[in-house]
Amino acid sequence: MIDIARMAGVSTSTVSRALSGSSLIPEATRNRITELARSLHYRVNVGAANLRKGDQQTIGVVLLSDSTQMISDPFVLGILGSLTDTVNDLGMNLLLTRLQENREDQMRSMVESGQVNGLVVIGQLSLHDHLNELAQQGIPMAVWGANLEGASYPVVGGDNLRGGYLATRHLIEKGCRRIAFFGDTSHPEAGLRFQGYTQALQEAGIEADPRLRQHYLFGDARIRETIEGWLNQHLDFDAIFACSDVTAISLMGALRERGVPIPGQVRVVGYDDILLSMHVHPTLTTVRQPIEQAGRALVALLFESIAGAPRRNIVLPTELIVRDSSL
Amino acid sequence: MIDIARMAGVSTSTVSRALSGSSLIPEATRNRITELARSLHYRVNVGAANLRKGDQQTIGVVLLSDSTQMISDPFVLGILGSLTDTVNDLGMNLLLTRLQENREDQMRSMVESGQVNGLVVIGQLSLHDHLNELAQQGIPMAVWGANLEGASYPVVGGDNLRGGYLATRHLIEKGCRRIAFFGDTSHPEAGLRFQGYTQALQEAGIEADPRLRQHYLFGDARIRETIEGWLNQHLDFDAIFACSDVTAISLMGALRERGVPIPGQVRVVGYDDILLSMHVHPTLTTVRQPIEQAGRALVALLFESIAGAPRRNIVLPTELIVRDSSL
DNA sequence: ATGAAAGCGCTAACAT
DNA sequence: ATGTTAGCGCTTTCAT
Repeated sequence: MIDIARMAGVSTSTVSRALSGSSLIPEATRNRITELARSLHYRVNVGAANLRKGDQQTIGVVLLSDSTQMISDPFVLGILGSLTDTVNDLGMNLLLTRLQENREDQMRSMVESGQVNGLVVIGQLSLHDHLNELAQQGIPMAVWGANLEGASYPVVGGDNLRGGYLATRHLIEKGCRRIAFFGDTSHPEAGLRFQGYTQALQEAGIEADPRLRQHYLFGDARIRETIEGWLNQHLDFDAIFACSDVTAISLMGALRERGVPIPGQVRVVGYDDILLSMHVHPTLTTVRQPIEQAGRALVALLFESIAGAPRRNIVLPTELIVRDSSL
Repeated sequence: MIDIARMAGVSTSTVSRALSGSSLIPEATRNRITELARSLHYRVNVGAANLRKGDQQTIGVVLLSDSTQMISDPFVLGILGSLTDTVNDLGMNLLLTRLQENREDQMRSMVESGQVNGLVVIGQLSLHDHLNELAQQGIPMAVWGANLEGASYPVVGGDNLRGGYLATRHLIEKGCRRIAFFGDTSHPEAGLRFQGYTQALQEAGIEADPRLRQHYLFGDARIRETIEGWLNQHLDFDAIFACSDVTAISLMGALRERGVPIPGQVRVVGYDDILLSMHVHPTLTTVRQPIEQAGRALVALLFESIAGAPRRNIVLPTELIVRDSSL
């Protein structure tokens, strides 16, 4: 910048003002300086400017994934894309991290070291308590996940309870009585979907069979074995509600391999509405979450958190997309 | 830091040294200071430190995706995950951006403004020339994509030519003669896969039927129509090689819907080996790319580029995974 | 409308 | 082994 100033025959103050578009500098000078800067491929050093301004213009995104698996769920990528666009549109930057095992302090560190203005955390896993602690200590953040009781951090999430309820009620309406549930209920979102499932069954006066609950972990490779075990035990079921489309599609594959007609003998409903859901055969009935809104909502809550506004949650509406797998 | 110094009764230099683990400071003092810092939740301001050191310790990742679609391809997320881990393991940060339309200068800007030490670019699209220009002007970078003739930027990519060749040869060995190709050949990687396809056909003395080439765009929703058009025209084909698993799975869905037996009447091979490929029915034969290595390779080449080492490429080996869809 | 000067928080000579 | 000092590149009072 000092070079530009010399070449333009002005002080660095003037250059700084011109480059940031201050109206104090007449347009003529401003243009001359801007032009000079461009011709020299000069850009203001963002780090230095931020240091001076005491603002990083950066938000940290922390991926809490139980394994490499989860990050490969198309759904996570959807949220990430929506976040990236939102943040970029605001002219801010996005620092991406995957939380390492037992390194929870990384999150606090990113904020306290002034790297980021706040955090967007994707997923909760078992870190609910830790997140609460961070929030109480004033770390600005917004979390994608389930609306848990007693959370003191702002949450954005789909309406998981309703999603589970809609899916299950739909299956009941189709005449299913023995509806299996596939989902890792230690995962808060899946837990709520399970509650919705239970609620729909109760409402219809159907007694839930605990043997039809499968604590399947996302991405687990043993779907096939499980289904075969069920069939071999003559554990009969006429429908499956799975907590992710990836799981649902895998289940359909396993069932078809065994020659079980879908939806003829077993109806299937998934969750997420990933791209492939409408392309597999049979096309998959599923619960859609509004991903595009997720990024904006998370950033909005994060800003409120940074501004010290009172905490609130955003529940994004959830929609049942009926396709062939449950007809 | 000045507070810590005062409280510890030493100068800021000592605190700085202690906190960065300098061996100049005796362990006793070092521990005392570290402890004090922790108790106060103090962290070194990374921005200020970087400004002083003249090094950002940050790499920029630029996603070049033709649409929202592409970023939802599980494969991209895989690379991103592998990159994140690699960068984090090195104690560096990762700044994520999605390149906006007509904002190619963003890339240069990230480096020239000192935000990042260099760029990892995912995808090439039609930006080959622009990337060349950047590289020639000394912007440090590494690109995931196809090994194009005359690239002056370092490239990491799968062996697309061989991948296309392996897939096609496999189908030929299974007795297929009329093998369709699905892929957007304006996309450099798909272009190479198409070359491999052509090469395998030639080698087997099979004449390629141009009507069997489908310039399908990743994520396009009209797969079903296309397939139906083919079947209705009695455009006969006994195999399909698709440039992504998402496409291949969609195609299988469309074919099954029409009652076409796979692999009985039509054999199918995909590309990427996404998680679902081994779970759909029939399980999908595909070409696997070693994603885990991608992140490390990209970062390695980027470092070489930063160090001013001569440009080189890394071609990651490609492997045919034979499953039921082509038996 | 512009410049001089201070200082954001830190590190690294240099000095002792 | 520790302190003093300068300065990374910028923005912003304050003064003119």
